[in-house]
Amino acid sequence: MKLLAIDGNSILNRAFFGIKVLTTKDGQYTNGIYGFLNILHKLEADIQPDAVAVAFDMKAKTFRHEMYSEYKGNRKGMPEELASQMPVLKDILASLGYVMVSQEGWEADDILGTLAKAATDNGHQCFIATGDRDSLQLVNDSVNVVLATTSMGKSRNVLMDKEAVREKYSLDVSQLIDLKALMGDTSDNIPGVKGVGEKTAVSLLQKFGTLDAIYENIEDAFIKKGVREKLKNDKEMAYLSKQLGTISQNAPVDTDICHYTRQRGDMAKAREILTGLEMYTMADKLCGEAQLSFESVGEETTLETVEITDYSATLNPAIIYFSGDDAILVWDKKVERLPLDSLELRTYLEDATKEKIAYDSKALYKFCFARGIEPENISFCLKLAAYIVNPLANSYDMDVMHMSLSAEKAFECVDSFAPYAHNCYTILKDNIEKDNQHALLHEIEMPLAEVLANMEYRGFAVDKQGIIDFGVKLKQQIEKDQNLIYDMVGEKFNLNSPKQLGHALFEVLGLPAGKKTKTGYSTNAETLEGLRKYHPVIDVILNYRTYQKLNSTYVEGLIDKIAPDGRIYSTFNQTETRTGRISSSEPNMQNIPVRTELGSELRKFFVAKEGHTLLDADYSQIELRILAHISGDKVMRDAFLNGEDIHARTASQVLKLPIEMVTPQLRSRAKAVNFGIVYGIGAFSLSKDTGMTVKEADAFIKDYLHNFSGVAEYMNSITRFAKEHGYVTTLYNRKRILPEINNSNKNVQALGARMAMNTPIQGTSADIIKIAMVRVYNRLKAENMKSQLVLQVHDELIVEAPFDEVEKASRILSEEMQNAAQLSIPLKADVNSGKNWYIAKG
DNA sequence: TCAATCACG
DNA sequence: ACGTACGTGATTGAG
Repeated sequence: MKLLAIDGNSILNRAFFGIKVLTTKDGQYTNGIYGFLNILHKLEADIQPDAVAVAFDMKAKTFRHEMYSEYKGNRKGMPEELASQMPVLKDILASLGYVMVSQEGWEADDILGTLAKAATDNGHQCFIATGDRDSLQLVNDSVNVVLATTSMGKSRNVLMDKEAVREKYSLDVSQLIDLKALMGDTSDNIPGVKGVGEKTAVSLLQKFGTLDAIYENIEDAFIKKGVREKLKNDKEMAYLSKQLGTISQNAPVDTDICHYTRQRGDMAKAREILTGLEMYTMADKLCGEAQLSFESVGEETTLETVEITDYSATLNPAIIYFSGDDAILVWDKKVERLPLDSLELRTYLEDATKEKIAYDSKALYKFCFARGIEPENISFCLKLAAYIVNPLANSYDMDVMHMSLSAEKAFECVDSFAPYAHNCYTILKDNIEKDNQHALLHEIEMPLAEVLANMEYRGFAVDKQGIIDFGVKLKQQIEKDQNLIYDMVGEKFNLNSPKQLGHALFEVLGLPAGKKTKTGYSTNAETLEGLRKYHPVIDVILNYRTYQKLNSTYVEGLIDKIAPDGRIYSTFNQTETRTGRISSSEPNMQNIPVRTELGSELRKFFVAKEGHTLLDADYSQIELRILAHISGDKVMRDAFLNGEDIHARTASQVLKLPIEMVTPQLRSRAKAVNFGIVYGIGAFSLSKDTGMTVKEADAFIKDYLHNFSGVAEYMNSITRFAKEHGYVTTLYNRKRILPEINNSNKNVQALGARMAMNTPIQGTSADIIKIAMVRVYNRLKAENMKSQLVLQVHDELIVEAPFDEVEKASRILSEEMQNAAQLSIPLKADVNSGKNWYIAKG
């Protein structure tokens, strides 16, 4: 039999806070009751239980662990608006024939725990409905938790079984109590170990398994010094928290599941109360002849399988959504879950006659690569479409996405997955067509998703031992500098703390402080640079910083990310940046050091695999070329058409000097100005960058804009456009809305203007290299080559090529990059090669 | 979780 | 008088 056990207090609470204020005309609050009954109704429809128990806390509350009750003592009281609904709700439930259970001295979750245990022991199935994640500790093979969550004002029920818990927390159910013992829970006044959060707690439990085991191995090197101290300090707290966090399973309540089957009740009375609360449709739904909960059971139903009213046109393609361990095919009327390794899923994906809509096409491709599946007819990607429609969104999760899209379109929000997906599809498709972004989606982003998936799948080979050895050298240097600094300052402190360093420099040594940051002294490299002449320790600190950064981020950070096969598998995020660039994370492969000699050493450890060579192709001045194209500035265009050194030419033009007279210093100033122009220049920052005075910088900029009048005109007109329309676009119709541009704050407005100037340039550059990537990928594939794209760094592509393909692949890279776009000036790309990235970079 | 710092284009 | 160039991600310490 199936028992549905409901945490009445928790669900009422969720319902109350999840639904906007709702009252009858004479002011009686009803939102909690309304929400509760809705959730109850939906739960019964989904689960089809044989019995339902609704547990409530007793009014006079005492606590499980009397002597420690101060920890639970200041729990937020129930607001009067909610408390007044409680007795009415109980009346309704009783009239409807539900059996309620509560027990003096026991909380609702203890009662649930007891019922769950009894159900397990007697071979029944139990579904616990609550909004409290605590109850997840009760999950086992026969106990599931249905979590009522409220996100963005809408309620959703999520079924949590053992696997779902494991996926969510990366821990086994049996470890959840220990997790809480470590990290605590402020809402429940469980202290936990001070300073230990979820991350630390999870990693400790993954390593050692249990709280006991952690303390048994407290001296293990895995535990960092700071954490070890915290653990030792709060050992008692941890065990106390464990006690507090454990749900009892021995409350003195009726555990005979048969006693919780729905009773006859008094439907007339229920109807009367509901009508009094002005819930007419609810009354029809709950008190009608149809008695859902008594209908036959046994049919396999899942929570996600829902009948929907007709929110969108009937669709042939299903939307494919990956969730942990299965793929969900969302059809127009129902949801079908296919195990990831099922033959049905493979067959479906490879069937070219079946059109498919992906929720996340990159994930889909990656999944397929790993299994040798060749997916056909992927016609749309919700995530990419949503990103194109609005690259500013913080999340492209289905529910959030649906929320913001349907708000615009005045769609009714509904409480299940299938209509979400289809509403999103309809709206997104419409938006994309309306804004002429069809090609951007279908010819750039979607094909790119396959390329990125392939790059993620291939990874980048590294020389692990080389990195380790490099790290040893760094650590020696770090140790040496550290001691030197302590000697010179005269005391020891944490060098990695800007606060402590500031204290040492400006109070112990009394160096002249330029007070800077919100929290205290600034100690960044620029500030320290200015202090070099006052004290020899500054140079050592700067060195220390360099080594420390190199070691922590690029040696230790990277070593952690090397897979057993000796490759690094980064993630390329396609919906992250506001300009259309991709980003790279875990690890970030787009910020590997190159600007300093020492840092660039690291690139020697990024290698081609056996029998292969790395090809590195980068665009030359792509952003300035795009600027020249978009602005139509004649001087700049001619410079590129004549193949001149653009920075030297800029200096020569602005300073009215023959190009031969341009010194390296003048050229470098001009280069900084060119960068500044692309960013939306300011005299202050330019002066900082070049060492000019603000006045000189200002004059330089004025001269520049005078000489490059086309650029000046472009900057004016794009800012005007942004102010008028509220957005800017790239050459390929990528759109960025600029809420800042008409902000009442002048500084924010200025920021908006700079974004308006920069985004079309940076964004068009991103578009173009994406096109190049797709073309390179397709050519390598079409010509049956083994060469693979492995990395993109904004204006640079890296290919791992077998020796015998080097020439051909180089040619393909160069051709496809230069021909990716036809601008009024040619694009230029240089290709170099070598056994590692250091050499291949040229 | 935020701020500071610093790595890249 | 005030703040001060565009776009990212990782690590560290501190509240």
